[in-house]
Amino acid sequence: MDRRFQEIPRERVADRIASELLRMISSGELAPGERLPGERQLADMMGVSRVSVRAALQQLKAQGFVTAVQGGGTRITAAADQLDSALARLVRANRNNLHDLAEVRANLEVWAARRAAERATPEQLAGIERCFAIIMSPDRPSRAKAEDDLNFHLAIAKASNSAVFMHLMSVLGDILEQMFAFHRYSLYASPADDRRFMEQHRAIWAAIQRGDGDGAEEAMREHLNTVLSRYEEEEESEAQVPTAPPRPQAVAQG
Amino acid sequence: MDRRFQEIPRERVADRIASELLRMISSGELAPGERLPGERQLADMMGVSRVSVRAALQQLKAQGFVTAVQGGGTRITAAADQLDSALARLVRANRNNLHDLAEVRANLEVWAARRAAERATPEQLAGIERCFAIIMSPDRPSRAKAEDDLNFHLAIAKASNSAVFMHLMSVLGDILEQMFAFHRYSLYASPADDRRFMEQHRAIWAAIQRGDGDGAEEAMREHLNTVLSRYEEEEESEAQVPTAPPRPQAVAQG
DNA sequence: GTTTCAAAGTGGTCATACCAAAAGGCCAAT
DNA sequence: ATTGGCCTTTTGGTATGACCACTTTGAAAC
Repeated sequence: MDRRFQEIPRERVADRIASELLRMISSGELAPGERLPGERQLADMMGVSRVSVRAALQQLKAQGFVTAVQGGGTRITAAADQLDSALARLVRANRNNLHDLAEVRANLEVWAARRAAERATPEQLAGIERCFAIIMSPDRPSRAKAEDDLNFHLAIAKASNSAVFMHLMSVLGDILEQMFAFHRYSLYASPADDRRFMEQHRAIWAAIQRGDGDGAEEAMREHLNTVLSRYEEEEESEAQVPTAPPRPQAVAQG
Repeated sequence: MDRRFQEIPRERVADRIASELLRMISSGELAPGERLPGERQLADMMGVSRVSVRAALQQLKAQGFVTAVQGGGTRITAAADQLDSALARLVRANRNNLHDLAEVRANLEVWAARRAAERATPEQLAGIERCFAIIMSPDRPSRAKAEDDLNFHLAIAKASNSAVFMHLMSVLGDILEQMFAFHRYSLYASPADDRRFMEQHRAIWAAIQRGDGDGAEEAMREHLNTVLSRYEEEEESEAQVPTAPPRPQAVAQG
């Protein structure tokens, strides 16, 4: 036999099935939330054994594209959750570099503030203002402050008009807060910190409102430097991370 | 029968195995590159069937923690590549938002230029200078220009002293280049574009060399704006984006 | 119309066998 | 001692059939 040709290794069956299913999902042939055919039926359709179908589904499950429930069938995961789960895994796999992640996230947010100031639509500005009004109202329960704060930042991210960027920010922020117990410091923050944050938020919103990109960037940078320093305090007091790198640097200054 | 208790759904066997293996990997019990026991042996050790072991390995494979090769065994993926594969999947799942990704990547790179200007070590500066000398030498074959250019940008990213950030940049840039057929425009770029890029590179390096953060940021921003406009031209002319091939190679170490 | 509950359907696990490819040992040729 | 080819062993990949755990569903009972 002559095998000089066909140097490409034959594609594994399970991978072929996974690609086929993923193509259906991406092309919208299968809508999110929809239940796809049973494993036995799929195996019959594709002309392979159920083992291979299951192997393919294992991949898609692990990557967050589908969700299986014993006895209930396998459904397509919502599109937004796919990006989220991918990022969640990314962060889980690199939790030793938390500080780097926090720094990257802070940098992205600074950029978002500039873009929001320069290119936000009136509707998006109104959204930011709504969130701003909430965090400035004095009668909010302190346990809601963390969420209010996050919503304010998310509104700014939204005003950057980049879906990918917004998800990136949302998930990074979400996971970082979980890990650093962000809500804890937010709950027990001293009144001085509380006032400081309010001033910073006010400065950010003011700069965005008047379309001042430089000002928005600078205000956000200062705010996040404060937040980052809180992260570091939490990090030290938690003493959970074994390989905690002693990197006391904040975001670069403008 | 009374089932008031035990409301927690029993953990699936495959998930238990996957968690166990992942724990071994994360704790360093199994070193990267090391070959873990065969599936049959593993099944015997854990007291489950080979099918369950395979299901667990499917997960870990799909998430990029291990790499299996038929007949060769299953090995722990290098730590750096884990981040890469996670990001690659992230991008694959969102290829409809390519422009957003490109913009985010550009923003990160602008920030890296500032950090490099402000905080690079002498060794890192020397590395940037080496790459700069290469891209400025007139006798380089044009087919190597794309790689030289990438190395220059990577050297700057490295000088930002953030491992996560460097990987982020590297992978984003790598995938974007594949998708946009970056090398093509680079090969056939007009002499005018070529000169323009050289000037921009020179400006970036000059600013970094004199520690001018503002100047480095501005120079890199201008450069990437030019590159982004080329991306957009490619995007329009390409019409159809081919499937991204897998990335078999690792990234430069920091 | 509502509730009950058993059958059907679905994903999860098991055991066994065989296939395909790489690893490793062996031996002849150099 | 080294190299190259051959063959056995090992290891991952697929197939088949069966059974288990759970959910869905719809018909029967109220």
